[in-house]
Amino acid sequence: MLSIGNLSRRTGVKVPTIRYYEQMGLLAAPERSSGGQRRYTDDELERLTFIRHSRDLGLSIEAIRELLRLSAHPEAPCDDADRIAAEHLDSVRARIARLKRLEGELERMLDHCRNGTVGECRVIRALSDHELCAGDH
Amino acid sequence: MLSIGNLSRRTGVKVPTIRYYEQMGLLAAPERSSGGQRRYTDDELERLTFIRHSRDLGLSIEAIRELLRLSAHPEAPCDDADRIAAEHLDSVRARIARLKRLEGELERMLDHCRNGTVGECRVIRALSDHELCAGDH
DNA sequence: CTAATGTCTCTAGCAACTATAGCTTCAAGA
DNA sequence: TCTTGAAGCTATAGTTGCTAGAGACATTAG
Repeated sequence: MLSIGNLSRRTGVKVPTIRYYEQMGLLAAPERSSGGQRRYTDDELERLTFIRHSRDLGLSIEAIRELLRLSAHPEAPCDDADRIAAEHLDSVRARIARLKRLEGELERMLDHCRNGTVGECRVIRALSDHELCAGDH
Repeated sequence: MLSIGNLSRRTGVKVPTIRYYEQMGLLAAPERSSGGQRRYTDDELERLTFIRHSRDLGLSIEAIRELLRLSAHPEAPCDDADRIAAEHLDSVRARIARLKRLEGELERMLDHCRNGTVGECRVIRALSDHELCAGDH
């Protein structure tokens, strides 16, 4: 049986975050020691590893909740799990695309700045005046 | 003089958001009509446009606050403004890099899935088992 | 003048944690 | 066995950048 601190060290998830996941229903309320401290099994270690990894990939708590629900039924088809992952992939790609536009615009702003005064600064001007940007935001 | 609704339409910033910016100190408390409603000048329209554009580029409220402070001194050198933009550019690039790693891993997960059952699903397995990923997160 | 729309303040909610306070429990060494 | 310092407990509030709602008042078009 693992204390919450040991579980934290083994998974890389911070102690308050573990308690938060319990509150959010991603982890069931674990056993307690006679003094009332949480004690975890290896199953719970595995489950938290799954959660951690999913979070690292950027999945929402809600999506993870669903994936955990799905993985409780190993004989069911995995279409739903795939769909969740695929939707997330779409959103990751959309975010990349948006950030690349921003990257381009910031680069352009900085390139044009002659490092003079604020009054003639291209960075400041570009922020005030949308006409100066190529982007479509 | 613009009502808050007109200002909202002209800038694309929602009415509650304008009030929020006032609370956050990005916009000064504007004049009021005899009935107590906010009335904005064209200067304030311009300032809000600046804010809007900066937010679109992903700058934080804090960074915008500083840029606004800087732009009040047109004769000062613009190094600080450049630094803020450059730092932001760095963080945008870091986020892009991270998202690309995630994109790759999600793609790989989905590619390997044979669309069978949850029990043998590569997506679910990859989430449980870090060994299955190439990434370094 | 009236009805519809706009605006006001205040409060609470979102996601996903993180931090703090003030307490109790645990584990290891003397 | 006792002690002490680390670890754990609950509960609450703060973070960022808004968004939503309630209930009251202001403005404006017809």
